[in-house]
Amino acid sequence: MPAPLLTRTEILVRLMSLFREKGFDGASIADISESTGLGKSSLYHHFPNGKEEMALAVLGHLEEQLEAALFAPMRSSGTPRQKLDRMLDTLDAFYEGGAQACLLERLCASVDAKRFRRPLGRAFSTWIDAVEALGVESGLPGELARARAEDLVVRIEGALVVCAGTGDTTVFSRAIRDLRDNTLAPAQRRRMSG
Amino acid sequence: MPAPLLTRTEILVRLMSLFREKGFDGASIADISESTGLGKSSLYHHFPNGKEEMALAVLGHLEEQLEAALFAPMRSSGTPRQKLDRMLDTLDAFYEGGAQACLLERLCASVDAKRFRRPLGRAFSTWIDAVEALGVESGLPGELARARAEDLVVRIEGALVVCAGTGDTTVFSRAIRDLRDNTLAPAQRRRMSG
DNA sequence: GTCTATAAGCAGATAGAC
DNA sequence: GTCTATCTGCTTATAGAC
Repeated sequence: MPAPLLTRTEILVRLMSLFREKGFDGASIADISESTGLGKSSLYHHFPNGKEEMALAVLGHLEEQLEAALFAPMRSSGTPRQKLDRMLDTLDAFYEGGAQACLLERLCASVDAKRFRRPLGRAFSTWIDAVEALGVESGLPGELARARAEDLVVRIEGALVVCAGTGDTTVFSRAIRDLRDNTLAPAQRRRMSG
Repeated sequence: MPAPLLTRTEILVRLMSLFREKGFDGASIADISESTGLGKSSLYHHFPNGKEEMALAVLGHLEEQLEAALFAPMRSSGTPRQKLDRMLDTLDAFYEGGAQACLLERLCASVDAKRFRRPLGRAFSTWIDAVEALGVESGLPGELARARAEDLVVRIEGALVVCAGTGDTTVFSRAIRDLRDNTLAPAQRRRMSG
C-alpha cells in the first residue's frame, strides 16, 4: 500500500484551482490527473463517483474556507465598515482583481448545474446572509440590507463573467470600489457616486 | 444537389437556442445535428471551421438582433424613461424572467473564451453604450451615466448566473425591478429603494 | 493508495456518393 | 446541400497488479 502523495485537502486545493481555471465541463479527468499528479485510478479511489463527486467535495471545501476566511471575521470585532472593507479586500485577492474566476459561477455555468443546485444555493445564501448582517448591524432597515447584500453577490458574479469574457478587469475593480462605497451607505444617502 | 432544409437564419436561431441551453462546451456536434435536423456534413458545409465558427456566426446574428430589437428602438422616439422600460421589458422576455441563459455569458464561461473576446467585448460595449446614451439623454453626468450603464449589464449577467445555479428566478426579477427604478434616477436621488 | 493497461463510447472532423 | 460511413483522438471509467 503506497503512501499517499497528497492529503485530501491538498487534492481539493488543486481541484478548486483547476475548476476555476477551466470550468467543470472543461476540466477533463486527464487534466485533473496532471494537475494533482495522481493517476486516474487514485482519483477514482478518492472520489468513486468521478468528477461530480470531486466538484461536490471542492464545493464543501470552499464553504469551509469561506466560513474561516470570510464569515467568521465578519462576526468578530470591528465596525461594520471595517468588516466590509476586509471582506472586499479578501474577495479582491481571491479573485485576483477579476483575473480569476469564481468556483460557484463555474458550476452555475456547467451543463448539469442542476446537480449542484443545493450546495450552490446554500453557498450563495450563506454569503448573502453574512453581508445582510453587516447591513443590519450598521443600522440599515432589514429589507434594504437584504437587497444590498443580494446585489453585492450578483454584481461580483456578473463582473467576473464580463471580465472573463472581455479580458478587461477594470469592470471588476469598479464594481468592488462601488460596493465599498455604497453597500453600507445610510438609507437616505445616494448610491453609485450619484 | 438537394434543396436546403433550413435557411441560414433558421440554423442560427436553433444554434443560439442550443448554446444558451447547454453552453458552448456542453453542446456537442451531435446535439447540434439533432436540434437543427442537419447531418454533421451539412453543418461543416455551412461552417467549415466547426463549432467555433458556429458560435461566431450566432454571435453575429445576436448583434443584428440586438440592434434591431433593442438599440434601434432606443434611438427613436419616446422619453428616456419609456425607452428604458421597453429595453427592460424586452430583456425580461428574452431571458424569460431569468429562466433562460444569456448567450454572451455562456461564451464568457466557455473553456476557450479567449477566442470570443473581440466579439464579446464589442457586444458588451454596444449594449453599455446604448444604456449610457439613455442616461445622458435623461440629464445624468457622463461619468455617472457610464457607470450605471456598465452596472446594468453586470447586474443582469450576474443575476442570470445566480438564477441558473440556484433555480431561483426571483433574483433576476428583483434586479430588473431595481434597475428600472434607479438606472435613470437623478444624481441627487438615492438608489436601491434606499 | 497508487500504478499500468484497457475498455467502451463519444468527441470533433472528413471522404466521397448522390 | 445533404447524406452515410468512417477516422482519429480523447472522454469517463474500470480491472487488477503491487
